[in-house]
Amino acid sequence: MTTGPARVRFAPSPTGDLHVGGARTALFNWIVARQTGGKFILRIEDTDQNRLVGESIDGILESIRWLGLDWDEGPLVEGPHAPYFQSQRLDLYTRYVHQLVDAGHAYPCFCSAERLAEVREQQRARKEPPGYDRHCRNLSKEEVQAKFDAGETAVYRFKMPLDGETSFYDLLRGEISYENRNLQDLVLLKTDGYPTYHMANVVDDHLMEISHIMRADEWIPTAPLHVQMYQAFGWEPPIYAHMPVVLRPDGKGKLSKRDGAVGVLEYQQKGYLPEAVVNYLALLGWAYDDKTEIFTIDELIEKFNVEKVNPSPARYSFEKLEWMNQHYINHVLELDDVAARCVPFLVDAGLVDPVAADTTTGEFAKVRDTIELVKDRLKYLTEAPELVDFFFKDETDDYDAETLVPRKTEPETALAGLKAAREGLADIDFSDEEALEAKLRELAEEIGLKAGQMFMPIRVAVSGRTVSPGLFETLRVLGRDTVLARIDIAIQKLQAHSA
RNA sequence: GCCCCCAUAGUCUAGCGGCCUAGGACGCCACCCUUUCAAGGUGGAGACCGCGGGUUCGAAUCCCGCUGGGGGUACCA
Repeated sequence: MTTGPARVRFAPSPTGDLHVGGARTALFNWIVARQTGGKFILRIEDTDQNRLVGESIDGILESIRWLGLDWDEGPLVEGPHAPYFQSQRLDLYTRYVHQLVDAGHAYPCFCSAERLAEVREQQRARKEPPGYDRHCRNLSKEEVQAKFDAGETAVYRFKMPLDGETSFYDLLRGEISYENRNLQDLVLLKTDGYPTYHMANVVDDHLMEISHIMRADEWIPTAPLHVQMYQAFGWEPPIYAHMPVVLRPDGKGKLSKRDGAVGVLEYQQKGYLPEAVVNYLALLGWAYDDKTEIFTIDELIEKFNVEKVNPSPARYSFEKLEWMNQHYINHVLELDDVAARCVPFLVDAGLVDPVAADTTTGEFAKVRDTIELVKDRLKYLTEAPELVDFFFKDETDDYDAETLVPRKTEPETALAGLKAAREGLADIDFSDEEALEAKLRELAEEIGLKAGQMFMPIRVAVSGRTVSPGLFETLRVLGRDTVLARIDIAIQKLQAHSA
Protein backbone atom coordinates (compact mmCIF):
# COMPACT_ATOMS: atom_id res chain seq x y z
CA MET A 1 0.00 0.00 0.00
CA THR A 2 2.88 2.29 0.50
CA THR A 3 6.45 2.53 -0.50
CA GLY A 4 7.93 4.90 2.00
CA PRO A 5 7.45 5.96 5.59
CA ALA A 6 3.83 6.87 6.16
CA ARG A 7 2.71 9.98 7.96
CA VAL A 8 -0.57 9.10 9.56
CA ARG A 9 -2.72 10.81 12.08
CA PHE A 10 -5.31 10.17 14.69
CA ALA A 11 -7.48 13.20 15.24
CA PRO A 12 -9.88 12.79 18.12
CA SER A 13 -12.44 15.38 18.97
CA PRO A 14 -12.38 16.23 22.68
CA THR A 15 -16.05 15.74 23.35
CA GLY A 16 -15.76 12.92 25.87
CA ASP A 17 -13.89 9.73 26.58
CA LEU A 18 -11.91 7.94 23.93
CA HIS A 19 -13.93 4.87 23.19
CA VAL A 20 -12.83 1.55 21.84
CA GLY A 21 -13.92 2.29 18.30
CA GLY A 22 -11.70 5.34 18.22
CA ALA A 23 -8.95 3.41 19.93
CA ARG A 24 -9.07 0.85 17.16
CA THR A 25 -8.69 3.55 14.52
CA ALA A 26 -5.79 5.01 16.48
CA LEU A 27 -4.21 1.57 16.75
CA PHE A 28 -4.39 0.90 13.03
CA ASN A 29 -2.84 4.26 12.29
CA TRP A 30 -0.11 3.74 14.83
CA ILE A 31 0.73 0.31 13.45
CA VAL A 32 1.04 1.63 9.93
CA ALA A 33 3.35 4.38 11.15
CA ARG A 34 5.51 1.88 12.97
CA GLN A 35 5.64 -0.71 10.23
CA THR A 36 6.70 1.81 7.62
CA GLY A 37 9.10 3.66 9.87
CA GLY A 38 6.83 6.67 9.53
CA LYS A 39 5.24 9.09 11.96
CA PHE A 40 2.13 8.86 14.06
CA ILE A 41 0.64 12.30 14.56
CA LEU A 42 -1.90 13.17 17.18
CA ARG A 43 -4.07 16.15 16.43
CA ILE A 44 -6.86 17.49 18.56
CA GLU A 45 -9.91 18.47 16.54
CA ASP A 46 -11.45 20.94 18.92
CA THR A 47 -13.38 22.89 16.35
CA ASP A 48 -16.79 22.61 17.92
CA GLN A 49 -17.01 24.99 20.84
CA ASN A 50 -20.46 23.73 21.74
CA ARG A 51 -19.52 20.14 22.22
CA LEU A 52 -16.09 20.77 23.66
CA VAL A 53 -15.35 19.04 26.94
CA GLY A 54 -12.05 20.55 27.94
CA GLU A 55 -11.14 17.98 30.55
CA SER A 56 -11.62 15.13 28.12
CA ILE A 57 -8.31 15.89 26.42
CA ASP A 58 -6.29 14.57 29.35
CA GLY A 59 -8.35 11.40 29.38
CA ILE A 60 -7.87 10.90 25.68
CA LEU A 61 -4.12 11.34 25.91
CA GLU A 62 -4.04 9.01 28.91
CA SER A 63 -6.07 6.42 27.02
CA ILE A 64 -3.76 6.44 24.04
CA ARG A 65 -0.75 6.28 26.30
CA TRP A 66 -2.22 3.38 28.28
CA LEU A 67 -2.71 1.43 25.07
CA GLY A 68 0.95 2.00 24.35
CA LEU A 69 0.45 4.11 21.24
CA ASP A 70 3.12 6.72 21.49
CA TRP A 71 2.85 9.67 19.16
CA ASP A 72 5.69 11.36 17.32
CA GLU A 73 4.05 14.72 16.87
CA GLY A 74 1.20 16.23 18.79
CA PRO A 75 0.25 17.61 22.19
CA LEU A 76 3.12 17.64 24.68
CA VAL A 77 5.73 16.38 22.22
CA GLU A 78 5.01 19.08 19.65
CA GLY A 79 6.79 18.82 16.29
CA PRO A 80 7.43 20.65 13.03
CA HIS A 81 3.78 21.41 12.35
CA ALA A 82 2.71 22.73 15.74
CA PRO A 83 0.31 23.69 17.08
CA TYR A 84 -1.59 20.41 17.08
CA PHE A 85 -4.76 21.84 18.50
CA GLN A 86 -6.97 23.09 15.73
CA SER A 87 -8.43 25.79 17.93
CA GLN A 88 -4.97 27.32 17.81
CA ARG A 89 -4.84 27.34 14.04
CA LEU A 90 -7.89 29.45 13.27
CA ASP A 91 -6.06 32.09 11.27
CA LEU A 92 -4.85 29.38 8.91
CA TYR A 93 -8.31 28.17 8.06
CA THR A 94 -9.58 31.71 7.50
CA ARG A 95 -6.71 32.38 5.19
CA TYR A 96 -7.32 29.25 3.16
CA VAL A 97 -11.05 29.84 2.95
CA HIS A 98 -10.38 33.19 1.42
CA GLN A 99 -8.03 31.59 -0.99
CA LEU A 100 -10.91 29.38 -2.10
CA VAL A 101 -13.29 32.34 -2.30
CA ASP A 102 -10.83 34.24 -4.46
CA ALA A 103 -10.47 31.26 -6.75
CA GLY A 104 -14.24 30.91 -7.02
CA HIS A 105 -14.47 27.65 -5.03
CA ALA A 106 -16.23 28.99 -1.95
CA TYR A 107 -18.67 31.71 -1.08
CA PRO A 108 -20.13 33.47 1.92
CA CYS A 109 -23.62 32.41 2.89
CA PHE A 110 -25.81 34.73 4.93
CA CYS A 111 -28.71 32.38 5.48
CA SER A 112 -29.93 32.19 9.06
CA ALA A 113 -30.34 28.96 10.92
CA GLU A 114 -34.06 29.61 10.84
CA ARG A 115 -34.15 29.90 7.09
CA LEU A 116 -32.14 26.72 6.70
CA ALA A 117 -34.49 24.87 8.99
CA GLU A 118 -37.44 26.19 7.05
CA VAL A 119 -35.95 25.11 3.74
CA ARG A 120 -35.38 21.63 5.10
CA GLU A 121 -38.91 21.52 6.41
CA GLN A 122 -40.34 22.37 3.02
CA GLN A 123 -38.11 19.86 1.30
CA ARG A 124 -39.32 17.20 3.62
CA ALA A 125 -42.92 18.14 2.99
CA ARG A 126 -42.33 17.83 -0.72
CA LYS A 127 -40.40 14.60 -0.16
CA GLU A 128 -37.27 16.02 -1.69
CA PRO A 129 -33.82 15.22 -0.41
CA PRO A 130 -32.96 17.70 2.32
CA GLY A 131 -30.08 20.07 1.86
CA TYR A 132 -29.00 23.62 1.40
CA ASP A 133 -30.72 25.24 -1.56
CA ARG A 134 -27.64 27.24 -2.60
CA HIS A 135 -29.50 30.45 -1.98
CA CYS A 136 -26.33 32.49 -1.58
CA ARG A 137 -24.21 30.74 -4.14
CA ASN A 138 -24.61 33.32 -6.83
CA LEU A 139 -24.69 36.54 -4.91
CA SER A 140 -22.87 39.30 -6.73
CA LYS A 141 -19.83 41.00 -5.26
CA GLU A 142 -21.96 44.06 -4.59
CA GLU A 143 -24.69 42.09 -2.82
CA VAL A 144 -22.13 40.38 -0.66
CA GLN A 145 -20.45 43.65 0.21
CA ALA A 146 -23.79 45.25 1.00
CA LYS A 147 -24.66 42.46 3.43
CA PHE A 148 -21.32 42.67 5.18
CA ASP A 149 -21.68 46.45 5.37
CA ALA A 150 -25.07 45.96 6.95
CA GLY A 151 -23.36 43.93 9.63
CA GLU A 152 -24.62 40.52 8.57
CA THR A 153 -22.56 37.52 9.51
CA ALA A 154 -21.77 34.72 7.12
CA VAL A 155 -20.55 31.17 6.97
CA TYR A 156 -18.42 30.10 4.05
CA ARG A 157 -19.55 27.25 1.91
CA PHE A 158 -17.76 25.17 -0.64
CA LYS A 159 -18.97 25.67 -4.19
CA MET A 160 -19.49 22.07 -5.26
CA PRO A 161 -19.49 21.43 -9.01
CA LEU A 162 -23.07 20.92 -10.19
CA ASP A 163 -22.35 18.09 -12.59
CA GLY A 164 -19.76 15.46 -13.29
CA GLU A 165 -18.66 13.04 -10.65
CA THR A 166 -16.09 12.77 -7.93
CA SER A 167 -14.36 9.56 -7.15
CA PHE A 168 -11.57 8.39 -4.97
CA TYR A 169 -9.80 5.18 -4.22
CA ASP A 170 -10.32 3.51 -0.90
CA LEU A 171 -7.68 1.00 0.15
CA LEU A 172 -10.27 -1.43 1.44
CA ARG A 173 -13.03 -0.95 -1.10
CA GLY A 174 -11.47 0.25 -4.28
CA GLU A 175 -13.03 2.99 -6.35
CA ILE A 176 -15.92 4.86 -4.78
CA SER A 177 -17.67 7.52 -6.80
CA TYR A 178 -20.40 10.06 -6.31
CA GLU A 179 -22.37 12.14 -8.73
CA ASN A 180 -21.69 15.75 -7.96
CA ARG A 181 -25.32 16.71 -8.33
CA ASN A 182 -26.03 14.73 -5.17
CA LEU A 183 -23.37 16.56 -3.23
CA GLN A 184 -23.90 19.60 -1.05
CA ASP A 185 -22.36 23.01 -0.65
CA LEU A 186 -21.17 22.25 2.84
CA VAL A 187 -20.02 24.81 5.37
CA LEU A 188 -16.29 25.28 5.65
CA LEU A 189 -16.07 28.12 8.11
CA LYS A 190 -18.68 28.79 10.77
CA THR A 191 -19.91 32.19 11.95
CA ASP A 192 -17.88 31.86 15.13
CA GLY A 193 -14.73 31.80 13.05
CA TYR A 194 -14.09 28.10 13.68
CA PRO A 195 -13.72 25.74 10.76
CA THR A 196 -15.86 22.68 10.27
CA TYR A 197 -14.23 19.28 10.24
CA HIS A 198 -14.00 19.37 6.46
CA MET A 199 -11.98 22.53 6.31
CA ALA A 200 -9.75 21.82 9.26
CA ASN A 201 -8.98 18.29 8.28
CA VAL A 202 -8.17 19.02 4.66
CA VAL A 203 -5.98 21.99 5.45
CA ASP A 204 -4.17 20.28 8.31
CA ASP A 205 -3.71 16.97 6.58
CA HIS A 206 -2.08 18.82 3.76
CA LEU A 207 0.04 21.10 5.89
CA MET A 208 1.08 18.22 8.13
CA GLU A 209 1.97 16.16 5.08
CA ILE A 210 -0.31 13.30 5.97
CA SER A 211 0.17 10.47 3.50
CA HIS A 212 -2.63 8.13 4.52
CA ILE A 213 -5.98 8.97 5.98
CA MET A 214 -7.27 6.07 8.00
CA ARG A 215 -10.48 7.03 9.66
CA ALA A 216 -13.91 5.65 10.40
CA ASP A 217 -16.38 4.49 7.83
CA GLU A 218 -18.80 7.26 8.65
CA TRP A 219 -16.58 9.68 6.76
CA ILE A 220 -17.03 8.06 3.39
CA PRO A 221 -19.95 10.30 2.40
CA THR A 222 -17.92 13.45 2.90
CA ALA A 223 -14.79 12.16 1.24
CA PRO A 224 -15.85 13.49 -2.18
CA LEU A 225 -16.10 16.96 -0.69
CA HIS A 226 -12.60 16.59 0.63
CA VAL A 227 -11.35 15.37 -2.71
CA GLN A 228 -12.95 18.37 -4.40
CA MET A 229 -11.29 20.62 -1.88
CA TYR A 230 -7.88 19.16 -2.56
CA GLN A 231 -8.53 19.77 -6.21
CA ALA A 232 -9.64 23.34 -5.62
CA PHE A 233 -6.50 23.99 -3.63
CA GLY A 234 -4.37 22.27 -6.21
CA TRP A 235 -3.12 19.79 -3.61
CA GLU A 236 -2.45 16.09 -3.89
CA PRO A 237 -4.97 14.13 -1.82
CA PRO A 238 -3.66 11.48 0.60
CA ILE A 239 -4.48 7.81 0.28
CA TYR A 240 -7.79 6.90 1.87
CA ALA A 241 -8.66 3.85 3.93
CA HIS A 242 -11.97 3.94 5.75
CA MET A 243 -12.19 1.60 8.69
CA PRO A 244 -15.49 -0.21 9.22
CA VAL A 245 -17.44 1.06 12.19
CA VAL A 246 -17.71 -0.99 15.34
CA LEU A 247 -21.26 -2.13 15.94
CA ARG A 248 -23.11 -2.81 19.15
CA PRO A 249 -23.10 -6.47 20.24
CA ASP A 250 -26.62 -6.83 18.90
CA GLY A 251 -25.63 -5.24 15.63
CA LYS A 252 -28.24 -2.52 15.89
CA GLY A 253 -26.19 0.59 15.31
CA LYS A 254 -22.82 1.95 16.20
CA LEU A 255 -21.31 1.04 19.54
CA SER A 256 -21.90 3.82 22.02
CA LYS A 257 -21.71 4.70 25.70
CA ARG A 258 -25.09 3.17 26.27
CA ASP A 259 -23.80 -0.28 25.45
CA GLY A 260 -21.61 -0.79 28.49
CA ALA A 261 -17.92 -0.25 28.94
CA VAL A 262 -16.71 1.54 25.86
CA GLY A 263 -14.34 4.10 27.33
CA VAL A 264 -10.73 2.95 27.12
CA LEU A 265 -9.96 4.08 30.65
CA GLU A 266 -12.85 2.02 31.96
CA TYR A 267 -10.95 -1.03 30.85
CA GLN A 268 -7.93 0.06 32.75
CA GLN A 269 -10.04 0.49 35.88
CA LYS A 270 -11.73 -2.84 35.39
CA GLY A 271 -8.44 -4.67 35.38
CA TYR A 272 -7.96 -5.28 31.70
CA LEU A 273 -4.50 -5.43 30.19
CA PRO A 274 -3.75 -2.98 27.40
CA GLU A 275 -2.12 -5.81 25.46
CA ALA A 276 -5.35 -7.78 25.52
CA VAL A 277 -7.44 -4.82 24.50
CA VAL A 278 -5.07 -4.01 21.66
CA ASN A 279 -4.99 -7.61 20.52
CA TYR A 280 -8.77 -7.86 20.57
CA LEU A 281 -9.23 -4.58 18.76
CA ALA A 282 -6.78 -5.59 16.06
CA LEU A 283 -8.77 -8.76 15.47
CA LEU A 284 -11.99 -6.85 15.08
CA GLY A 285 -12.12 -6.75 11.32
CA TRP A 286 -8.72 -8.16 10.63
CA ALA A 287 -7.11 -11.58 10.69
CA TYR A 288 -3.63 -12.72 9.82
CA ASP A 289 -4.46 -16.27 8.81
CA ASP A 290 -6.93 -19.00 9.68
CA LYS A 291 -5.37 -19.77 13.05
CA THR A 292 -3.27 -17.18 14.81
CA GLU A 293 -4.99 -14.77 17.08
CA ILE A 294 -2.59 -13.93 19.84
CA PHE A 295 -0.19 -11.24 18.72
CA THR A 296 2.36 -9.26 20.61
CA ILE A 297 2.52 -5.65 19.60
CA ASP A 298 5.67 -6.36 17.61
CA GLU A 299 3.97 -9.17 15.77
CA LEU A 300 1.12 -6.85 14.92
CA ILE A 301 3.57 -4.35 13.52
CA GLU A 302 5.13 -7.11 11.50
CA LYS A 303 1.97 -8.83 10.28
CA PHE A 304 -0.83 -6.31 10.20
CA ASN A 305 -2.01 -5.27 6.78
CA VAL A 306 -4.57 -2.47 6.50
CA GLU A 307 -5.63 -3.57 3.09
CA LYS A 308 -6.83 -6.84 4.58
CA VAL A 309 -9.14 -5.17 7.03
CA ASN A 310 -12.59 -6.53 6.37
CA PRO A 311 -14.71 -3.61 5.12
CA SER A 312 -17.89 -4.89 6.65
CA PRO A 313 -18.81 -3.51 10.06
CA ALA A 314 -18.02 -5.79 13.00
CA ARG A 315 -19.94 -6.31 16.19
CA TYR A 316 -18.19 -5.74 19.44
CA SER A 317 -18.04 -8.75 21.75
CA PHE A 318 -17.47 -8.19 25.45
CA GLU A 319 -17.21 -11.97 25.89
CA LYS A 320 -14.33 -12.42 23.52
CA LEU A 321 -12.48 -9.46 24.96
CA GLU A 322 -12.94 -10.98 28.39
CA TRP A 323 -11.57 -14.28 27.18
CA MET A 324 -8.64 -12.49 25.59
CA ASN A 325 -7.86 -10.70 28.83
CA GLN A 326 -7.96 -13.88 30.84
CA HIS A 327 -5.85 -15.65 28.26
CA TYR A 328 -3.20 -12.96 28.53
CA ILE A 329 -3.13 -13.15 32.32
CA ASN A 330 -3.17 -16.95 32.44
CA HIS A 331 -0.92 -17.81 29.56
CA VAL A 332 0.87 -14.91 27.99
CA LEU A 333 2.31 -12.69 30.69
CA GLU A 334 5.07 -13.81 33.02
CA LEU A 335 4.30 -14.17 36.70
CA ASP A 336 6.34 -11.16 37.76
CA ASP A 337 4.61 -9.04 35.18
CA VAL A 338 1.14 -10.04 36.33
CA ALA A 339 2.14 -9.57 39.97
CA ALA A 340 3.49 -6.10 39.31
CA ARG A 341 0.28 -5.11 37.55
CA CYS A 342 -1.78 -6.40 40.46
CA VAL A 343 0.07 -4.26 42.97
CA PRO A 344 -1.95 -1.06 42.39
CA PHE A 345 -5.18 -2.96 42.88
CA LEU A 346 -3.90 -4.63 46.04
CA VAL A 347 -2.71 -1.30 47.36
CA ASP A 348 -6.10 0.25 46.66
CA ALA A 349 -7.74 -2.57 48.56
CA GLY A 350 -5.54 -1.77 51.52
CA LEU A 351 -3.88 -5.18 51.47
CA VAL A 352 -0.30 -4.27 50.70
CA ASP A 353 1.99 -1.33 51.27
CA PRO A 354 2.69 0.93 48.28
CA VAL A 355 6.37 0.03 48.49
CA ALA A 356 5.39 -3.25 46.83
CA ALA A 357 5.48 -1.28 43.59
CA ASP A 358 9.24 -1.68 43.89
CA THR A 359 9.86 -5.20 42.64
CA THR A 360 13.03 -5.56 44.69
CA THR A 361 11.18 -5.35 47.98
CA GLY A 362 10.04 -8.16 50.23
CA GLU A 363 6.52 -6.77 49.94
CA PHE A 364 6.58 -7.40 46.24
CA ALA A 365 7.99 -10.88 46.79
CA LYS A 366 5.00 -11.67 48.98
CA VAL A 367 2.66 -10.36 46.30
CA ARG A 368 4.38 -12.50 43.71
CA ASP A 369 4.17 -15.60 45.92
CA THR A 370 0.44 -15.19 46.32
CA ILE A 371 -0.33 -14.10 42.79
CA GLU A 372 1.47 -17.18 41.60
CA LEU A 373 -1.31 -19.22 43.17
CA VAL A 374 -4.13 -17.34 41.50
CA LYS A 375 -2.61 -16.24 38.21
CA ASP A 376 -4.24 -19.06 36.32
CA ARG A 377 -7.68 -18.23 37.58
CA LEU A 378 -7.66 -14.46 37.22
CA LYS A 379 -9.89 -12.96 34.59
CA TYR A 380 -9.24 -9.36 35.52
CA LEU A 381 -6.56 -7.78 37.64
CA THR A 382 -9.36 -6.38 39.79
CA GLU A 383 -10.12 -9.89 41.01
CA ALA A 384 -6.71 -10.21 42.64
CA PRO A 385 -7.59 -8.55 45.97
CA GLU A 386 -10.59 -10.74 46.67
CA LEU A 387 -8.68 -13.89 45.77
CA VAL A 388 -5.62 -13.26 47.88
CA ASP A 389 -6.79 -11.05 50.72
CA PHE A 390 -6.58 -13.83 53.31
CA PHE A 391 -2.85 -14.09 52.74
CA PHE A 392 -2.40 -10.49 53.81
CA LYS A 393 -4.93 -10.14 56.60
CA ASP A 394 -4.31 -11.35 60.13
CA GLU A 395 -7.52 -13.34 60.09
CA THR A 396 -9.76 -14.73 57.45
CA ASP A 397 -13.07 -13.05 56.82
CA ASP A 398 -15.70 -14.33 59.18
CA TYR A 399 -17.49 -17.38 57.89
CA ASP A 400 -20.35 -19.54 59.01
CA ALA A 401 -19.40 -22.76 60.81
CA GLU A 402 -21.65 -24.60 58.36
CA THR A 403 -19.26 -23.91 55.53
CA LEU A 404 -16.66 -26.04 57.28
CA VAL A 405 -18.91 -29.03 56.72
CA PRO A 406 -18.78 -30.37 53.18
CA ARG A 407 -22.09 -31.36 51.62
CA LYS A 408 -23.29 -34.83 52.52
CA THR A 409 -21.05 -35.07 55.56
CA GLU A 410 -21.56 -34.51 59.24
CA PRO A 411 -20.01 -31.83 61.44
CA GLU A 412 -18.23 -34.59 63.34
CA THR A 413 -16.46 -35.67 60.20
CA ALA A 414 -15.16 -32.18 59.53
CA LEU A 415 -14.14 -31.81 63.15
CA ALA A 416 -12.25 -35.06 63.13
CA GLY A 417 -10.42 -34.02 59.98
CA LEU A 418 -9.48 -30.65 61.39
CA LYS A 419 -8.25 -32.12 64.64
CA ALA A 420 -6.17 -34.69 62.82
CA ALA A 421 -4.71 -31.97 60.65
CA ARG A 422 -4.01 -29.76 63.63
CA GLU A 423 -1.89 -32.48 65.17
CA GLY A 424 -0.47 -34.03 62.06
CA LEU A 425 0.78 -30.76 60.58
CA ALA A 426 2.39 -29.50 63.74
CA ASP A 427 5.83 -30.70 62.83
CA ILE A 428 5.71 -30.82 59.06
CA ASP A 429 8.05 -28.73 56.90
CA PHE A 430 5.66 -26.19 55.42
CA SER A 431 8.00 -25.23 52.64
CA ASP A 432 7.58 -28.72 51.27
CA GLU A 433 4.30 -28.86 49.41
CA GLU A 434 4.57 -32.53 48.62
CA ALA A 435 5.17 -33.40 52.24
CA LEU A 436 2.07 -31.44 53.17
CA GLU A 437 0.01 -33.28 50.63
CA ALA A 438 1.39 -36.68 51.55
CA LYS A 439 0.71 -36.07 55.21
CA LEU A 440 -2.84 -34.89 54.70
CA ARG A 441 -3.69 -37.78 52.42
CA GLU A 442 -2.23 -40.17 54.93
CA LEU A 443 -4.28 -38.61 57.75
CA ALA A 444 -7.43 -38.78 55.68
CA GLU A 445 -6.92 -42.45 55.11
CA GLU A 446 -6.21 -43.07 58.76
CA ILE A 447 -9.49 -41.63 59.87
CA GLY A 448 -11.36 -43.03 56.92
CA LEU A 449 -12.12 -39.83 55.01
CA LYS A 450 -12.08 -39.19 51.30
CA ALA A 451 -9.50 -36.65 50.27
CA GLY A 452 -12.13 -34.06 49.44
CA GLN A 453 -13.82 -34.50 52.80
CA MET A 454 -10.51 -33.91 54.50
CA PHE A 455 -9.37 -31.00 52.39
CA MET A 456 -12.46 -28.83 52.24
CA PRO A 457 -12.70 -28.06 55.95
CA ILE A 458 -9.03 -27.12 55.99
CA ARG A 459 -9.51 -24.94 52.93
CA VAL A 460 -12.31 -23.08 54.64
CA ALA A 461 -10.40 -22.86 57.88
CA VAL A 462 -7.35 -21.22 56.35
CA SER A 463 -8.98 -19.12 53.65
CA GLY A 464 -12.42 -18.44 55.08
CA ARG A 465 -14.08 -19.57 51.89
CA THR A 466 -14.89 -22.64 49.85
CA VAL A 467 -13.13 -21.45 46.73
CA SER A 468 -9.42 -20.91 46.93
CA PRO A 469 -6.12 -21.72 45.23
CA GLY A 470 -4.76 -25.24 45.57
CA LEU A 471 -4.73 -26.30 49.20
CA PHE A 472 -1.12 -27.34 49.62
CA GLU A 473 0.38 -24.31 47.97
CA THR A 474 -1.94 -22.18 50.02
CA LEU A 475 -0.70 -23.81 53.21
CA ARG A 476 2.88 -23.42 52.10
CA VAL A 477 2.54 -19.69 51.48
CA LEU A 478 0.49 -19.10 54.61
CA GLY A 479 3.08 -20.85 56.79
CA ARG A 480 2.71 -23.08 59.79
CA ASP A 481 1.81 -20.51 62.44
CA THR A 482 -1.02 -18.98 60.53
CA VAL A 483 -2.36 -22.30 59.37
CA LEU A 484 -2.40 -23.88 62.81
CA ALA A 485 -3.93 -20.80 64.39
CA ARG A 486 -6.70 -20.70 61.79
CA ILE A 487 -7.40 -24.38 62.20
CA ASP A 488 -7.74 -23.82 65.93
CA ILE A 489 -10.29 -21.13 65.30
CA ALA A 490 -12.18 -23.42 62.96
CA ILE A 491 -12.23 -26.19 65.53
CA GLN A 492 -13.63 -23.84 68.13
CA LYS A 493 -16.23 -22.58 65.70
CA LEU A 494 -17.34 -26.07 64.91
CA GLN A 495 -17.51 -27.15 68.52
CA ALA A 496 -19.52 -24.09 69.44
CA HIS A 497 -21.79 -24.78 66.51
CA SER A 498 -22.48 -28.40 67.42
CA ALA A 499 -22.89 -27.72 71.12
C1' G B 1 -36.96 9.50 0.82
C1' C B 2 -32.05 10.16 -1.50
C1' C B 3 -26.71 8.84 -1.63
C1' C B 4 -22.82 5.44 -0.21
C1' C B 5 -20.80 1.01 1.94
C1' C B 6 -21.29 -4.07 3.34
C1' A B 7 -23.10 -9.45 3.19
C1' U B 8 -19.31 -17.23 5.30
C1' A B 9 -22.46 -20.55 11.96
C1' G B 10 -25.31 -16.53 17.67
C1' U B 11 -20.43 -13.48 17.27
C1' C B 12 -15.23 -12.31 15.14
C1' U B 13 -13.15 -14.42 11.00
C1' A B 14 -9.96 -17.95 7.04
C1' G B 15 -11.12 -18.51 2.02
C1' C B 16 -9.25 -14.61 -3.06
C1' G B 17 -12.30 -20.58 -9.62
C1' G B 18 -10.97 -26.82 -8.61
C1' C B 19 -6.83 -28.28 -2.17
C1' C B 20 -14.02 -26.83 0.83
C1' U B 21 -18.07 -33.29 2.17
C1' A B 22 -16.07 -24.65 4.14
C1' G B 23 -10.78 -24.08 8.47
C1' G B 24 -9.84 -21.36 13.33
C1' A B 25 -11.56 -18.58 17.67
C1' C B 26 -15.36 -16.69 21.28
C1' G B 27 -19.87 -18.44 23.23
C1' C B 28 -22.78 -23.06 24.09
C1' C B 29 -23.17 -28.61 25.41
C1' A B 30 -20.88 -33.22 26.96
C1' C B 31 -16.87 -36.02 28.83
C1' C B 32 -11.68 -36.27 30.90
C1' C B 33 -8.26 -34.27 34.56
C1' U B 34 -9.21 -32.88 39.73
C1' U B 35 -8.73 -31.02 46.88
C1' U B 36 -12.67 -26.21 45.57
C1' C B 37 -12.78 -22.67 41.56
C1' A B 38 -10.45 -21.75 37.25
C1' A B 39 -7.18 -23.26 33.57
C1' G B 40 -6.13 -27.38 30.41
C1' G B 41 -7.43 -31.83 27.27
C1' U B 42 -10.99 -34.48 24.10
C1' G B 43 -15.45 -34.58 21.56
C1' G B 44 -20.15 -32.29 19.94
C1' A B 45 -24.22 -29.19 18.25
C1' G B 46 -24.16 -24.95 15.08
C1' A B 47 -23.21 -22.20 7.96
C1' C B 48 -27.94 -25.53 2.18
C1' C B 49 -21.27 -19.66 2.21
C1' G B 50 -28.52 -13.96 2.53
C1' C B 51 -31.94 -14.99 -2.00
C1' G B 52 -32.48 -15.35 -7.43
C1' G B 53 -30.28 -15.29 -11.97
C1' G B 54 -26.04 -15.61 -15.04
C1' U B 55 -20.37 -16.59 -16.65
C1' U B 56 -17.53 -21.28 -16.47
C1' C B 57 -16.05 -28.11 -17.62
C1' G B 58 -16.20 -26.28 -12.40
C1' A B 59 -18.19 -20.77 -7.91
C1' A B 60 -18.30 -19.27 -1.03
C1' U B 61 -14.85 -17.25 -4.56
C1' C B 62 -16.37 -13.45 -11.06
C1' C B 63 -20.99 -10.46 -13.07
C1' C B 64 -26.19 -8.62 -12.54
C1' G B 65 -30.73 -8.05 -9.79
C1' C B 66 -33.22 -8.49 -5.18
C1' U B 67 -33.36 -8.63 -0.02
C1' G B 68 -31.18 -7.51 4.51
C1' G B 69 -27.82 -4.74 7.63
C1' G B 70 -24.90 -0.43 8.44
C1' G B 71 -23.38 4.62 7.48
C1' G B 72 -24.40 9.60 5.75
C1' U B 73 -27.98 13.22 4.75
C1' A B 74 -25.96 19.78 10.48
C1' C B 75 -22.83 26.55 11.21
C1' C B 76 -21.20 17.71 15.07
C1' A B 77 -17.15 15.31 14.45
